[in-house]
Amino acid sequence: MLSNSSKYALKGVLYLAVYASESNKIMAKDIAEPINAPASYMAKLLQELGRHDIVSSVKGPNGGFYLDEKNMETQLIKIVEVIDGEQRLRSCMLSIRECDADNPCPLHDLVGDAKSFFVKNLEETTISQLVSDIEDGKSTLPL
Amino acid sequence: MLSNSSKYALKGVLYLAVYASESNKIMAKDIAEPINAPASYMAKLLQELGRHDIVSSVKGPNGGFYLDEKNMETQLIKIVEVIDGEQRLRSCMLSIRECDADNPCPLHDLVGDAKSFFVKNLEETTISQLVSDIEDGKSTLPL
DNA sequence: CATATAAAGGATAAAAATGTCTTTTAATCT
DNA sequence: AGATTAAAAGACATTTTTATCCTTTATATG
Repeated sequence: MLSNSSKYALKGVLYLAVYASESNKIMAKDIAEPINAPASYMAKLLQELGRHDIVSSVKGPNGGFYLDEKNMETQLIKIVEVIDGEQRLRSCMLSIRECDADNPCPLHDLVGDAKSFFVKNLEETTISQLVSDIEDGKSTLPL
Repeated sequence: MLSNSSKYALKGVLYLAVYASESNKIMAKDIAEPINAPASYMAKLLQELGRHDIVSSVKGPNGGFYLDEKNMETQLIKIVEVIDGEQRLRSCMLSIRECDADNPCPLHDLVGDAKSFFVKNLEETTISQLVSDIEDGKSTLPL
């Protein structure tokens, strides 16, 4: 459903959301390790996320990545779209261009609801909401 | 969600279900064309599906692919599993091994219902049911 | 039986995704 | 200012997925 890359990206951003702050920035390699992602690949993903204002970063000594208040309100779908592209999640299950409610492909009605629900949740949920869940003990951060 | 390969496979099997029969077998290249799949790649996929008793085939003149009565009752999930492997659809959204209802990852509750619903439908639906939909005008075959 | 036909199988190629490494740039600190 | 640190950027390597091609095997038909 999600590419490996966007999984790394989501985990990385979540890790930052929980453990980093402007006064406690975290380096790419220290984010990659707990997530089991290759360090330099993680760095590249964070770079891309930075270009799209999804994470914040500072170079040099005491530098690293963190999320500012605005970053914390990023919708999950944004992260997936930046890494996997806009189409991947939204395209027809059989990759048929003309597929829509009026002209449904054979899988459209079968899995369409599940997919819309899935996408809708990613659209509506922000990083900060997931952090609340973690802090409330409703879910656990990947380690 | 599904790989390109399993999309080709699903479309190919559906095409056979609608247009082929034991007395009217269809060659790989004639299946590939309407589906916009590369002919020899389609042939490979059909071969693999044949090994798993999902499609039937006969070599030689007047040969080709078709679905017998048993093939028609194949659950969609079988096709996806043969082509994409067992794990792809079922693994955790963040690829976390220990993720389950008791120890949910941050996305588990958010998208878990959508995913279970999605997988459940693929498990419960057979090729013949999709064909009924098509014949009833509820959906249209990819052309 | 000989020939033609079409799937099966295997080897190879191209493209995309994932992963690594090196150099450059910007920031901090002495 | 100079040295050091860490992200940014870009080049390169590997792996996986997708695609192509060629040979072999099975089947039908004259």
